[in-house]
Amino acid sequence: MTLRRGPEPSAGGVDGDVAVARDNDERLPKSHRLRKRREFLAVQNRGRKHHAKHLLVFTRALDAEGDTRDATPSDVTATAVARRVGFTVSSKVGNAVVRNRVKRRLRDVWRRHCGVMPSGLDYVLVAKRTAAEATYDALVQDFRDVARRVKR
RNA sequence: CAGCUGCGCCGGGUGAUCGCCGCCGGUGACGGUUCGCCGCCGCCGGGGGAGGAAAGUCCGAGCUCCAUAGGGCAAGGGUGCCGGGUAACGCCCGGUGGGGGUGACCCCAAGGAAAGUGCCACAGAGAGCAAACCACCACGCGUCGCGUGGGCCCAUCUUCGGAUGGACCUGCGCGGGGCGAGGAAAGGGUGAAAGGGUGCGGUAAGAGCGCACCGGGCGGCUGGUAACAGUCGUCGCACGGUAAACCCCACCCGGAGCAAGACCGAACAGGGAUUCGGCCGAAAGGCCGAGAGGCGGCCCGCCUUCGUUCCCGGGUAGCGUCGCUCGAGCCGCGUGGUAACGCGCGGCCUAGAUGAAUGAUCACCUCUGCGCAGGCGGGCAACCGCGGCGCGGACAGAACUCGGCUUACAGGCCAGUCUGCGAC
RNA sequence: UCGGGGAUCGUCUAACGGUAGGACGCAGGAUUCUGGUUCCUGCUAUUGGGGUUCGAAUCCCUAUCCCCGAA
Repeated sequence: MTLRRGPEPSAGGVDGDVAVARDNDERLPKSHRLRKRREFLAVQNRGRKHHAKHLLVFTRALDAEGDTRDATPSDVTATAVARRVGFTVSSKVGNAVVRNRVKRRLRDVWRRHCGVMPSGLDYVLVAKRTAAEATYDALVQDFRDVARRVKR
């Protein structure tokens, strides 16, 4: 089953040492996601912005945010988490069916390929209007392009 | 066979890998504990996880809070043939009337215009107690022409009786045109609409003026629960359209909405009440009345306050909790009803998220459309059957829950009926 | 998710149920050596589909799109 998943080993050739080394776990529980509007706004307003063909990626370092959230004591596990992510697909992209599909694909892309992104950051992935027509492979390619830019 | 109509139904399937959200069972660490357990973070196993429209938010309800929701009046809004169904409805079923279609069948916001008001542009004579342009008709007064009779005068001829011709006056008839005062509402013309329709009689010409049939009003009878239909009598016909114009009549409607609302609640910081009189009491205080305040129109009415160091909380954060899915529920059988639907019995539990799960990536199969290649079999051929490759297959995502309506939709299944053609 | 409001030339806006008007703009012409100004002429619209009415931008139903408000 692992040898059937084609794109993964080939991606490892590019920058797979980070991916394979850290994440063989492809799960995405709630503690690894952004859940509050305030968290989204913090990343989008004070973070850095990276463009791709179908995507817009905001990033923000976790410790920069630590001072605002150290009041909540329940985040012992959250600080241990390497990276958290949130997805934004607005009504410009399409109707509810299209938005949901785009969000699911993005979530799947993140699950399988989030190893290419540096850890210790919060991410917000915003879908552009063209993401509605993009195939899964195109989104993967886009994601890798952005990751290369984020690392710099 | 083709086309139409139409009661209903379905909305791809199987498998692999990796995931997401609840639920149930087991189990490990940590924290709390009233030692029952609870909270939190994990692990293992089991089982569940979008629609016919989940959509638009156009109606009707449940549920929750407000307390003007109790009564009356007013305002505003809605509905509008009749009967039934339903928790209710503007929905559904059956019927009536009207319209369309050869037909099966389809469509209709379908009460009232003799309660009142408004409007009916332009055109047209006239548009609302009707009107008189053209054309028609008899009458009166002029006028012109033709025909005809009488009177008188003149001329010519004369057998002296008269004859012929002309001018003037006058009577009658016919015809043309003018003016006046009328008749008539039939024809022309205008308009969306002109005060019943067709025919015959009648008349100066016409007209329900009279008659027959059709239409209409009123009344009775019959059938029907009713809308209404049929029929008889009567009235010559009065009553134009528009109420998705105001309006009248009948019936219905309190407002907001799960972001309703309830609970827990760190931190922070406070906020409100202060009228008069009477009675009881030693006092604290209690009661009554007025007043004041509140009451998203008004009245009746309802509620609050009436005290002095006491009373009351308000309200935000929260990976908060509940509301939150057992309900006018679904399935099957029987039964009543033309039907919508009702009743009885049995069985079942079937998503509950909250930056928001119910998927992502593939493989194979089924059905089908298009394109390519032109393979195999049958046939003289047109063509038929089987098969290969590629591309494509909709509208659309629960957000408190139901009942409807409306709109979107690839493809497919189908009871019945009708029309046309062919064969028997 | 819920509740309101709206849609008229390319743009901004008028219009009792009775010929859709104005301004800016655009095109053409005149004036000017050229351009601008000015003047004249013209083009261009009732969101789609039904219904009521003799007649609909207006009244009613329905769909589409846009805007606003409610933690």
